[in-house]
Amino acid sequence: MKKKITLKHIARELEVSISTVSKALKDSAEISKDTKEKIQAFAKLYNYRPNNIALSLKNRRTKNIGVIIPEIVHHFFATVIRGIEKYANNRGYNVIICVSNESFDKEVINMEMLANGSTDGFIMALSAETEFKEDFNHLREVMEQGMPLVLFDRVTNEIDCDKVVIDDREGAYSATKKLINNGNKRIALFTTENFFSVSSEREEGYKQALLDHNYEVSENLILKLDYIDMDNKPIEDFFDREKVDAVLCVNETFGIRAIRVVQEMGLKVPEDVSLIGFTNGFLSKYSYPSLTTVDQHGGDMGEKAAQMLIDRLESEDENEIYETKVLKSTLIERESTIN
Amino acid sequence: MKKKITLKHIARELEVSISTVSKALKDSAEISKDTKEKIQAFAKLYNYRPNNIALSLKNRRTKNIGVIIPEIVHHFFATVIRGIEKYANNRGYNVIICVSNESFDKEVINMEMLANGSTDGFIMALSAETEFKEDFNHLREVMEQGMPLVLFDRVTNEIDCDKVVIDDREGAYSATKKLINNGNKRIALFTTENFFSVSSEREEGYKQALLDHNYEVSENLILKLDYIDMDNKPIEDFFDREKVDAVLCVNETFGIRAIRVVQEMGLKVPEDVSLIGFTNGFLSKYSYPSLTTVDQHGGDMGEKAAQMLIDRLESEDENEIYETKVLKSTLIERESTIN
DNA sequence: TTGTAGGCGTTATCAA
DNA sequence: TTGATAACGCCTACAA
Repeated sequence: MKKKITLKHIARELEVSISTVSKALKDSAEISKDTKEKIQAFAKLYNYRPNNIALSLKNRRTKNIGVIIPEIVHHFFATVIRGIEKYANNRGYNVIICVSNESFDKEVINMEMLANGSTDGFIMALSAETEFKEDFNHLREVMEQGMPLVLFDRVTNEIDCDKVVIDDREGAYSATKKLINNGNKRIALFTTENFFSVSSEREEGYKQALLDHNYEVSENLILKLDYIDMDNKPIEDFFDREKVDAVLCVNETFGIRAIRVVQEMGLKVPEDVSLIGFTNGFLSKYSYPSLTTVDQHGGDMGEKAAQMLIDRLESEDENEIYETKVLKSTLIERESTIN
Repeated sequence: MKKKITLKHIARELEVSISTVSKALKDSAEISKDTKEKIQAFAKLYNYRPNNIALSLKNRRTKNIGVIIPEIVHHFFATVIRGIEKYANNRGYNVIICVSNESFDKEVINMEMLANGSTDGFIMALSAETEFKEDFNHLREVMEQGMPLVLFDRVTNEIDCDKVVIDDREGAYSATKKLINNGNKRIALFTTENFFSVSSEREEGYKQALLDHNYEVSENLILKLDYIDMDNKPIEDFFDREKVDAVLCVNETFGIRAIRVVQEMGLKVPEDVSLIGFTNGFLSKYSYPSLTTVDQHGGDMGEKAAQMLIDRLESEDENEIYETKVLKSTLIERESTIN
């Protein structure tokens, strides 16, 4: 196997010095035309490429962006990554993706690994366990080492850094209002444990909409589901217990599972029960009936996060004023609600 | 902002030499207990971590695995990555993921970028465009530079390297046989353009099953759908044109879209039309009715690919005999077929 | 016009 | 027991 060729090889082969080669390949005016041509031809022939590692060591920058997401099998995060890629590639940055798998330990390990010279900065959404433990020391350490951090979607007030979120509260508010306007009387909320920042925001929006329209807010109508466990029993029990004609779900899978349970009980969506979810993914689009959802615009979120990070990386002055960008969400109406 | 601390800082601070620090932190026997304790305590206090970049430069290895996938919003690829992560992390490797977005150019750029010192080897599935163009020079170059490559799922015979695939032909064969045994008479195939290696394999299996059971193979029953375009018109036209009672689809979305179209025509799944897809993802599980699918065991595939790559990275002798591992697929029976 | 030297952070070898 | 030095690949200020 051919080994990678370096400046040194070229220099030895052509009997010039390494710096001559280096300069020639940069088309420096210092080097004579003859020498340059000779060196450039040779380099091309042997397919010379500068070693990124050496450059990183020298320049103290990698031109890599580290992205840590809780879960890869998830439409929303996938679209965010797409947005990041799109923007970052344009500005000459490479995107390195790692998955925390909702685990605090894995998140810390990934971060330390990437922070040790693999990336210039981070874009991340917190893992479930991190939000639960409220332990953010790994984020602080990274920032103290001078690596900028942009949090998206799953954020925390404990850390002062750039953030991109959607108006979760407003999204839930509009969705609930839509159900109210459709004439639904008893509107439930299917959510996760509220250590998820997004879930508690959405719960607020749901409650506020009910209050503003003189609906009663009842904890009995709020069902907290496990984010890992896929068992539908709690949902079935809920529908047995509570007579509701609409449900707002804080994510896509809850919505789809609710559709399923409703149908299995012999009821119809949306005639008997209207449903709205969050995250406008394939599931929502291709379920039957298709699911009305709050679109979180993952792509835009990714682009914005990448922009904030790169701007900070490339700005001269270390300004300590951080920004939180709030993107608008959009209600995508489909078959699971009455039009 | 605190800068990252290096051996040099510690050495200067403690008035010892850099090499003493280096050795002390490795708990070398050469260094006195006193000095070691002092240095280790100091390093811990300032949270010293060796710089990976420098290590990579020195060791000529990064302990990173580059993974290039065509598409991130895709359940199958996501599960493969999970498998790779799981195995690789166990063996001390970091996983770097890049997305080609089905584009040849992006695949080449990603590869060159990662090959320039960011990774020790590659695991990848070819982009649609690469399979179409049949241009594999970037793969050859990387291999010539001594970086091992493991292809999975979307592979090519043009490149001699380790590969992991499922028995696509056998999977399609079994699925078709299932439909035949259920008494279906006119069985269609919804596939992509056949430059996709997996699609043509699956088509072979479908045809073989028909032949083996004295069914007629008709090109009229084979519908080729665009892999990007989500328009259902061709599917509707097909059902208008051809009277079929079963369809084998080469992926999950085709299956789901087919369910949708069938239902919109007022027909029932599986009573009027039975359906089987490939890829056992959320869509299959949560569609209504749920979709019978051929499970490709993405997780196992990822683990196997990672194992093959790391074994090759760590083996002393450069053996040039490459292996193609074929994993068994499994038919997951759900509601879209008669049981 | 070309070459030398030093440095980025680390480790291994050898000298003190 | 500790330290100096060279090397990994690259770049650049400066010397020749």
